[in-house]
Amino acid sequence: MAAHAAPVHVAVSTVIFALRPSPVDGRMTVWLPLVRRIRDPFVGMWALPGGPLEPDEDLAESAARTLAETTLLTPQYLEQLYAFGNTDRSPGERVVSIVYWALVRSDEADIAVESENVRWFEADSVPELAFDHSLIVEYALWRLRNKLEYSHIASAFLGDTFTLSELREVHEAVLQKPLDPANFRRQIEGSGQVVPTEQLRTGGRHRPARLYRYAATVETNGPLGRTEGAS
Amino acid sequence: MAAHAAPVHVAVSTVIFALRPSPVDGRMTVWLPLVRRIRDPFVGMWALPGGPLEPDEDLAESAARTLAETTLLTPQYLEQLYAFGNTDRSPGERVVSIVYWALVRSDEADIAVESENVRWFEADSVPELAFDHSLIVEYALWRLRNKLEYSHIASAFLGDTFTLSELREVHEAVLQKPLDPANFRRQIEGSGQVVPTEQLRTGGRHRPARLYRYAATVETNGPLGRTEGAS
DNA sequence: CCAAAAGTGTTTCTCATACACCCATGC
DNA sequence: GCATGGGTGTATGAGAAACACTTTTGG
Repeated sequence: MAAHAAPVHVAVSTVIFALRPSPVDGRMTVWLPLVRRIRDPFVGMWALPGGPLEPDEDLAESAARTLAETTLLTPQYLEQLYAFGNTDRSPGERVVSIVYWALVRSDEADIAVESENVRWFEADSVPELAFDHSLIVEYALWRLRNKLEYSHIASAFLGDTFTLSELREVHEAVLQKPLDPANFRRQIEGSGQVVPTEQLRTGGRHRPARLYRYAATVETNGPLGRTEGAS
Repeated sequence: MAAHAAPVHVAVSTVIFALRPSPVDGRMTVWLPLVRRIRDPFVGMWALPGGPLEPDEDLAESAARTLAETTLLTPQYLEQLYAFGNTDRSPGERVVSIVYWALVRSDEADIAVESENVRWFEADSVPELAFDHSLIVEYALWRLRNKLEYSHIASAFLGDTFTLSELREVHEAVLQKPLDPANFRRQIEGSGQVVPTEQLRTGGRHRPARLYRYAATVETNGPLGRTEGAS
């Protein structure tokens, strides 16, 4: 209706998850990169990577762009999390943030740069964040753990082929509890989410493990179809 | 960064669901109200109720407001569906739409007004809609059917107390398939979602049925907590 | 009494869990 | 050989589905 400057700004932020070994016991845990704010409000505090939505880019494009800018990575999985738009969530201005969550491969995440203003944190011990970003991270973690149990996103943390042990390790890291190897195998094989290849992975001081790869992607978001990810 | 007029507009739309008897066979089916567009683009076509986000209202508030404006009802259940923001979804301007979905009580929906520019449609036979609203309705229906199976939103279609037959009728209407009364009873009673009252509903030419009411609301959206609804 | 829906009991099947056990490799 | 993880077999129990059966009302 009003033709003058709209007072509502649109931003896109992304919660980026990767698995990395914990510094304490070496077991794999969930990590995410945060950026330090260099402007008010909340200058100096850690926050989710993101920025204003450009007029000529789609929402998911914007999420992938800021993801690449902060980590130099491309996501294996990218899905919209939620739109946060309460009037009081940013002091002094009205910002609606469309938040995405992404999974990146663990081997690539090792290459990801850190700097004075970009640092990876263990998901269980993120500091108090700017805006409502602490709540957002908590919600994204909840979604990740939830979706892992009825979807096949775990493979997004791994390479093209992987052993069932590696896949199980992903589940254990995300869910933070040990899983029975025998039952896990049956569950996964029975679900048809992965298919065995001809190759084996040798090198451990034990019997070689068969390598698997993703089956054709299964629709999991209904009419919205497949969410973006590696082609 | 730029201080001049932001070219990205924010709107809030709502998919409103109610159950009404089908005109063909009288069985309950899912319905939703649509409004006729009185402006370009897509003038004359049917679209979801909604409008621009006001600077001083929260997202859910905006959804509830447009819901009240078009149907004169208050939602029993209101939850964010998705944010749609592709660059090409509205010709000539850039609009990001935060879409909510709502459930209203069937007895109240009967009172809801219709007019030249507001009409209720059966969910299975909505016409081609303006913008990407056809896709949005399809997705909202998918979410409704999905969520019905692991949540207790069905009671939002009913009054404060209801019989298990009425609750089953809701499930059957939404899922479009008959359910075994005996097993349905056990499932619902075992879930703890409802509690029996002392009252019975008489009047049918058969044994009176016990009335139930909602149990204390269970968290189903994780850290985001309870979604808005009747207090 | 009969029709119809309320409500209970029981059988069967599927699937998750727990755990015993064999297989194949490095050292 | 022996330690280690890969992989198979199997008993048990919980819960879903199918369906027979009893109960209580209106007519």
